[in-house]
Amino acid sequence: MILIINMKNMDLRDELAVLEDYLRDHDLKMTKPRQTVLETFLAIEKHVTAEELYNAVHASDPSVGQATVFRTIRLLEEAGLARSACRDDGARSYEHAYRHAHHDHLRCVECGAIVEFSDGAIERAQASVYRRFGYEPSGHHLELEGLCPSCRAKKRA
Amino acid sequence: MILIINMKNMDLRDELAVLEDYLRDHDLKMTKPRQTVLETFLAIEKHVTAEELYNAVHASDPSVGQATVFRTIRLLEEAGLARSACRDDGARSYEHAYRHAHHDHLRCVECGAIVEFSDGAIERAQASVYRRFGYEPSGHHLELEGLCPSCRAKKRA
DNA sequence: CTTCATATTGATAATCAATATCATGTATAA
DNA sequence: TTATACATGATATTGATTATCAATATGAAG
Repeated sequence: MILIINMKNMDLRDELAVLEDYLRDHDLKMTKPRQTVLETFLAIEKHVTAEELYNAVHASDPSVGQATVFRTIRLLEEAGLARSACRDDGARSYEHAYRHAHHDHLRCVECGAIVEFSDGAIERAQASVYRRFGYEPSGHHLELEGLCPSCRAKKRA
Repeated sequence: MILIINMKNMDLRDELAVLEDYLRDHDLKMTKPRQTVLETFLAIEKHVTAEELYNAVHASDPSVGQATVFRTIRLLEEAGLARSACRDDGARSYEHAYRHAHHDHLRCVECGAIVEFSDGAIERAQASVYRRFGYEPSGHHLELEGLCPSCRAKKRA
C-alpha cells in the first residue's frame, strides 16, 4: 500500500491515474479492456447499468466481454471512481464518483426523471442521528420518490 | 372499492381484517395459505426476506409452496400490511407496516445490527426538498450506514 | 529483449432472487 | 350444488450477477 504524499496534486491527477494507482497498490494490472471500460464510463454523464455500459463498450470494442464489464465496474467502484446509485428497477446503476460531490436523488415515480440534490439540513440531521446512537458514519443512501411537476400537470389534465 | 366510513374503528381492526377487506375490495379470495403466510409474517418481529418467510411458513405448513409466499408477501405489501425495508444483501426484506409508524434505518456495516429511528428534522428537510423542486412526495428510502458502538469498541481494541 | 509467475480475459456455466406457466384445486355467489 | 373465476404448487423461465476455466497478456526481473 503506497501512501499518497503529495496531496496538492490529487486534484490534477485524472481518473486514469487514479485507477493506475489503485491497480499498482493492489498488484493488479492495467489492460486495454479496463482502459476501454473506464473511458466509456467517463464518457457517459448519467447513471448507467452494467448492461448499458457493456453495450457502449461493445460499440467501440466488440472483443470486450460482458463479464469483464461487470468485473471492471466493480473495480472502478473499489477505486473510488464509480459509485452505485439506485437499484430500484432490478439492475444496479452507477454514477461517477471521482471529483463529483456527494448528492442524493429525487426520482419521479411516473417518468423516472432524476434530480440530483444536496441539502445541508438533511446532512446535518443525519449527523445528529449518528451521534444520538453512537454510530460512526460510513455512508448513506437517500432516495426521495415523488411526482415531478410535468407529470403532476399531466395527471391533472 | 369500498370506502372506509367508520374511521374510529380502524385501529381496532386487526391485520387479518385489513387483509380480508383488501381481498374483498379487489375480488380476491381468502385462503388457508394466505392466512398462514400472514400469521407467520406477523409472528416475526424483524425484517424478513421472502425466503426466510417461506422457511417459517413451511415449518408450520409444509404444503405451502415458495411461489405462494412470494405472491402473498407482495399482496400484503399492496394491502398496507408489509413494507419493503432494505435490499442491500441481494434479497428484498420486509417489515410490518400496519400500525407501525414510518421510520428509517441505521445499519452497522460490520455486524448488521439495525436501529430503527424517526427524525423530525430529516422529515422536514425532505419536505423542503420536495417543495424546492415542485415534486409531490410519494415515499422515500433512507438508510444510514455506520459502525455501531460495540463494533467501534472492538475495532479500537 | 526474453523469461516467467501471475493476473486477466472471453465464453460459458452456474447461481440467486423473482416471476410466468399451467393443470388442478378451491372459494363463493347464485 | 354448481358454475366460475380465482388460487395453488410444481416447474420452467427470466434477468442480473458471479464463478469456472483454459488461453492469453502483463510487467518485473534477469
